Amino acid sequence: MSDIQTTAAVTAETGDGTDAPPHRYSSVLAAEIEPRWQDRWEAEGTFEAANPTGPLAGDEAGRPKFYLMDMFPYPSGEGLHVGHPLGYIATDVLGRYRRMCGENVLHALSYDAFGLPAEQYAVQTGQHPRITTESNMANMRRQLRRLGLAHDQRRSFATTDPGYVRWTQWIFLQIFESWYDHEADGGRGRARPIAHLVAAYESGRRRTPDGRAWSELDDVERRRIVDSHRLAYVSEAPVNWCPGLGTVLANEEVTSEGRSERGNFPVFKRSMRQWMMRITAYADRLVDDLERIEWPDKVKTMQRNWIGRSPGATLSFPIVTADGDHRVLDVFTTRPDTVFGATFMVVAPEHPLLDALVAPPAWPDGVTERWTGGHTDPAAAVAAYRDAAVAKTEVERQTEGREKTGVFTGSFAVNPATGARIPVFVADYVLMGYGTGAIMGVPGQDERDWEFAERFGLPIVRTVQPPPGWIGEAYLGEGPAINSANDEISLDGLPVDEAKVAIVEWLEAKRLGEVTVTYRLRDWLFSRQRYWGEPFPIVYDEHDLPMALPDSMLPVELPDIPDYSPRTFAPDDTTSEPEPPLARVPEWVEVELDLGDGPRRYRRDTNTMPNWAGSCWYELRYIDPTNTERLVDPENERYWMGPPIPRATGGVDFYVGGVEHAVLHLLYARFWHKVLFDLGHISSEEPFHRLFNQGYIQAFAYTDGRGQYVPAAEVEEDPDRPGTYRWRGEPVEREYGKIGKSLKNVVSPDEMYDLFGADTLRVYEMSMGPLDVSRPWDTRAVVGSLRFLQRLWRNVLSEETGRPVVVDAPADDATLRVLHHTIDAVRADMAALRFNTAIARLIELNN
RNA sequence: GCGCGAGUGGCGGAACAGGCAGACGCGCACGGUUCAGGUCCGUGUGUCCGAAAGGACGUGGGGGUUCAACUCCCCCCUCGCGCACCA
Repeated sequence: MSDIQTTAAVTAETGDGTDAPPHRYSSVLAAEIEPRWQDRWEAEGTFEAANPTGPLAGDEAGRPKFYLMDMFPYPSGEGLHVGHPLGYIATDVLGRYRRMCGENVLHALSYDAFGLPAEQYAVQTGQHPRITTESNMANMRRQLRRLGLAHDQRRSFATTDPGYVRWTQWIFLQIFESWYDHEADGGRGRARPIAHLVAAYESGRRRTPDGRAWSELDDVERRRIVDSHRLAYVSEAPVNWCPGLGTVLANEEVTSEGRSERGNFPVFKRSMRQWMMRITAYADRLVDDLERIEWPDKVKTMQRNWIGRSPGATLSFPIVTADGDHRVLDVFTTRPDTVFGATFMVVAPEHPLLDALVAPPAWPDGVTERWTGGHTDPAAAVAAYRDAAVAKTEVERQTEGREKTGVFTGSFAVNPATGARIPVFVADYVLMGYGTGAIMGVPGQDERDWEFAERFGLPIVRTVQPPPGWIGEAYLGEGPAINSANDEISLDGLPVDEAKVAIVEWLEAKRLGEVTVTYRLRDWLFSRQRYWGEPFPIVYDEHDLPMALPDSMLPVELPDIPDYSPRTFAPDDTTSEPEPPLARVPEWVEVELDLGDGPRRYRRDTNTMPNWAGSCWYELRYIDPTNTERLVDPENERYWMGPPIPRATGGVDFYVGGVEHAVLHLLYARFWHKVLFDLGHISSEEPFHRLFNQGYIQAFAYTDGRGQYVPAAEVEEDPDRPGTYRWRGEPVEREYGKIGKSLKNVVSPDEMYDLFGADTLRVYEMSMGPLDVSRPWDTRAVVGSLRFLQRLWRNVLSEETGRPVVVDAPADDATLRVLHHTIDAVRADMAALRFNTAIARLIELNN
């Protein structure tokens, strides 16, 4: 008892044990029983899962398998609070149940240990991130061990382990050394080794961009061509620069308000040379395969929205520039059937053709002031509009509402269907980042275009017949085409679907249109200017072109440097250049290596990989955690990731985690998994076959009159005025939400172990409600679960002697009937993950 | 604005496929045990009327289907989440 300090203090205070029977179930008894069993499980390897082959091989691999996985934790300096283990307890309960049903269950837990918070914590404490990360992990391991999770300890790792980093870098190089062959697999496409591409160029099967023979190109020219096809590539492009964090970020890490997801700093678009991953090549498969996996509809919808696939057509509108050049203005539309109703065009302020369009020196006759914005000539009007638009941040463009603005460029285009001359405007409701950055304005069938047409007095022609009695404005629904005929083609009377096909065929024949698909998804920005991440296994030669390091040089380990803190800037500093910490170590950056043609000087890449890299493939490492020869043994991978019943994708059987990673980790991991599948390293097409989002445990927090948080544990409800709360006599305001140190409402599992024992905590968390629903934490209510375990204990053991009092089958028919009822109900509850009602059934049985 | 989800006692939640609403737990009340305390034991506990027996009402609001509705249908309200000028 003395080694559990808090217990001693608490029990002394509450008097537990002073006159209680000697063998009553209590926190003290739990503190004795629980570690004893945990030691035994560990010593006997009770929860070790058997692989079919390799060092972890065992006979149990002949059984049906069940691969169960949690989203792994980030080893934070604050340790765990009672909300963290909710999912881990649930998966543990499920895993134990499946094991009892005879299955070979793979369940382990690792640590996602690279990343910003660890680095920030290290900067705060002045200790190296490796040291703080290690000690944080040790603390979390201790907290989780006491929880009694049935994990295979041999399969636990951290993404920072050199043996893990080696494979993360290896996968990066696999992606770097690949290209996407869109022709493969019947047009679905597939990643192939880059050597196949080189061979295609060499043989002339594939033409070089400028048409010269491969043999005529010099080495650097060839490398540039090859590099432009890689799935991981360096490119100079507009990226999300976050001065407050001192690094660039992926689109997925920027909120819709244009701020960083972590830290909430402003983010600016700025052109920089960075590593990108060609996730867009997989857009179709990432969308289509959602139908083959069992995920919550909510998450599927979020991924579909993020990828944003729109089937449609690109149409070409002839224009004549002021120089007299005949050009075309391409637009993307999902409604080519409405082209007869296109009465104007709009280009984005950043559109490359805009300058060519504003050439007319003066406004055409009859142009109203509304169109000119009050400027004397088109050039001045457009310049003023563009400057204003560019100066606006994305936030401003949004918060300024939907009031349409724009000016006339002075130029006209020709509607390819009607032959009509239609004016071309510039307006910021058209975004350069989507489609072609230009649209045809069809007010009859588009609300935004309707609004614009009203504002600028443009003609409105309906080309779809609205239903009788339609009094609305733009009509977006189904209906027969009207007003849609010229000398060569008539769509009139056709439903939308058929009209689309007909008009695109007609335009295609005239080379003025083609079927296209547009996506919202952009390539994944993969480099960060941070210290605590995986270094890129890449060096640059004298041409500044990237070169892969050979396998024998992996892992590239982080150098120990005196100053690993990031160089951050004022949050609105848009001009400073990012400074990766690794660039401060010239002796590490400048290296002499023999990459096959003798020792030469190279320069290392000084970026590190984003935090997501480690979680992009950890589902594979659990399977074969010690393999140093290959990523994962194919036989083991087929066994664990393969389908227990025939199904297409394979993957982890059950994956549990919060919904917050719906378009981050879960999208990236699917992408890497598919690349590895394409390259033949694994047999499964998806990493996670079934996904379950658990809810969160939330808690009340209290603020005093000055808005400062006060310790929630010390707050009491006012007995005279229920619903109002006091802290040290002063009234405080209650709010409901997250658990966090800054909210002063953290309850740690350690406190619960001391007060009740880990099993009570487990029962309580599982009985609070359905797993997928968030619920408020209530320390006072935990005692109910302790009482249950106490009563159960008392039914089986004598509290006086500690000896069993029940030894065999139920005494009477009635009890037997209740027992079988309970078995049936609990079995059904377990299958449906209704742990709360399963516990209720067991309590009833015990009562 | 659009999409999805959810509204049941003082609180967390049950009710599987339309069939006794409120399982199970917290809290609360009373009683027991105890010098005392409650992380102990027992009984009770949806609301209202009633001493009780009993009665009336009751699953966000309004309507409908049905012998029967928390459950199905229509309209509305509130909350949460996601998306948001994506052509």
